Amino acid sequence: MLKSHSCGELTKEQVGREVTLAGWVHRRRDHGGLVFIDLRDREGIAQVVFNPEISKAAHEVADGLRNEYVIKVTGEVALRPPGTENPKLPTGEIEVIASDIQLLNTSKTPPFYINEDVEVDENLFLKYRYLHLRRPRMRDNILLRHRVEKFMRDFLDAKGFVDIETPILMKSTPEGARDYLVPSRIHPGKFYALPQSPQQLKQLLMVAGFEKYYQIARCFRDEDLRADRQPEFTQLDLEMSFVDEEDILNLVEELFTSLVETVKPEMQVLKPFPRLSYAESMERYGTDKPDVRFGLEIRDLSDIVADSEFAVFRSAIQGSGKVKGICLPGCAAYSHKQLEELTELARTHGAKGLITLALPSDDHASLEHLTLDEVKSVAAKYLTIDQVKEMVQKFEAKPGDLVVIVAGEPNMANRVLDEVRREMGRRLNLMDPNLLAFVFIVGYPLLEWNNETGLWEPMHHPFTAPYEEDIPLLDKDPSKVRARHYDIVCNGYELSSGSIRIHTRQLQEKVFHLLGYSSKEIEERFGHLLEALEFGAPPHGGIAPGIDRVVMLLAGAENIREVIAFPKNQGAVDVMSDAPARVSEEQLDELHLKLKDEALSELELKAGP
RNA sequence: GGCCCCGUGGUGUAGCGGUCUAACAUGCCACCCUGUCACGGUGGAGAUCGUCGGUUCGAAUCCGAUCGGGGUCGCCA
Repeated sequence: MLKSHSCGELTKEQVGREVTLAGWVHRRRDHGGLVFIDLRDREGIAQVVFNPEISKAAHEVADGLRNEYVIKVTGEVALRPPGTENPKLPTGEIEVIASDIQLLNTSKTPPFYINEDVEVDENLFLKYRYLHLRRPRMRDNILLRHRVEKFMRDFLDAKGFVDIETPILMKSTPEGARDYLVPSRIHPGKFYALPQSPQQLKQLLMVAGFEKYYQIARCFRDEDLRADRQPEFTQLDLEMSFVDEEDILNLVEELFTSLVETVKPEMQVLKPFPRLSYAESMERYGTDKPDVRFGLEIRDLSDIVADSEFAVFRSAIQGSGKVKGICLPGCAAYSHKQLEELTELARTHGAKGLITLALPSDDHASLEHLTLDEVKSVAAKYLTIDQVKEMVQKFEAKPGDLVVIVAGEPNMANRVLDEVRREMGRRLNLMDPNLLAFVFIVGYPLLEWNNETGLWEPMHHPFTAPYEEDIPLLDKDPSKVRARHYDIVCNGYELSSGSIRIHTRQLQEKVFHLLGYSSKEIEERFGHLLEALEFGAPPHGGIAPGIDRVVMLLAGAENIREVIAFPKNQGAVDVMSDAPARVSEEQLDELHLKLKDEALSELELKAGP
């Protein structure tokens, strides 16, 4: 090693000892006579002092140092002179008095600050990702990710799980997300697909008798990107035999709580994880991935205003819609502009408008004696005082609150109120950044009716087992069949999905048929799985937490690109290497591929003049 | 594909019809400085305002198109 210690590990312990450090020049403070260098390596920062009276030669070299130069320094660790300690730096009590320095490499001036946390155009970050990763915050994110994955491996190993790799080149199983495809050279016209998840393989590993499997698995989905979605992402994939829902839920609850206690002890977790049914989550939060760190819960007001004179409410309800709302504490004084902003937010998510009721904020006014002219709302003249009072009661509203109401199609109303709720959670500072509010969502329906295709679709995937007692309903009323499925949600993010799987051929085939597959299709796509189920497949189930999102939440990051070493931008482009890129004619030939004219002209267009 | 936001020296911002021959901070270069830690001081270089077109006597500024980026809806079994 070129170094005896790392910069960050130095403490008073080493005072008097000669050490050799190596790292990057984080900052230079040149006092003419004295030169201070903040030397940075992976573990932290240490101050190195160059004094011409100690070493003239070293001081001269230090004079020419610039940010990000790579140096090796030898010197004695010394206590800083009294009064010059730096409490902001973990190593701030000591410094290294340089007696020798070696310049290992120079550096061009970086295109952005490494030693300051200033936001920069993200494409620039991505182009010079290796420099972005040098920033202490990014470095910490990646180190945190390492600790998270290490913890998961250790935890599951201790529980008897076996780490088994599954192939990246596999068979395309249509439905679900779009596959990334890999053309075969050896088999003209045939393609491998990259796994969207190792779903079928982990089930086959249960058939194989491994009983407890896990893998930190890369998954690929060719869909549009989002702040929490990348074309390739990582799951902690796990599967167990001879279990029911409780076994899996207890396992992951313990996994997550001890994970947070170990790698991020300053964050709090709700214990035990609350459980919400899908229906309840939709009812109270308007979404199946609620942020339960704060209230502002949605209430259904349809009953209260069913006979209302107000056309907006009445027509919504008559058209099998709903009237739902939330109560915003202390927001009655919102300005016209602020209300307009909320209305605009509602409109962009499909609402025709937003009805607001501002309750009087006079401290002495009790809402029991509320009168209609005290309520500021365009709807006030169409409502009775009793209706308003019922609403107040339903929300447990206080003087000065603002009730926000959406009327219309139930899914739209839920979606809009979910948006408004989260936006107001942010504005009212109700989201505790140090709280991880994990919640289990259970009781999903097994199937959803797709109006466009006229087919039943699996709510999650076709391998999810129905409740035993609901199996007869598969023939009578598929919409009523409940799935043995569970989601884990945290702070508004879906972290994982899992289920108890179907483990008999008979039931699996029945579900496939219900989904509209022909026997031929079933055989082609799932023949190997169905056959496996005939060879003594044990009851089994599993779950697959998304590691990128877990680390993002633990890191307090806004998007998963912050916790992935080399992510792609929203156009799925690797800006650093410029992938995807053209390949040579020869490569295409070998793969028996020919580009379509439209692809070629697109390439011409982008190549530009 | 739809909608919203953004594009001005290396970086981050200001400027939003004429006084912009584009400002500020930081970075960069040179010199000075022996206790700084976002060191300090003096001086200097550096942008035809994403691109194209239009309106106008005059455009960084207004309009249109286009490209690029971010967010989001669709999509993500």
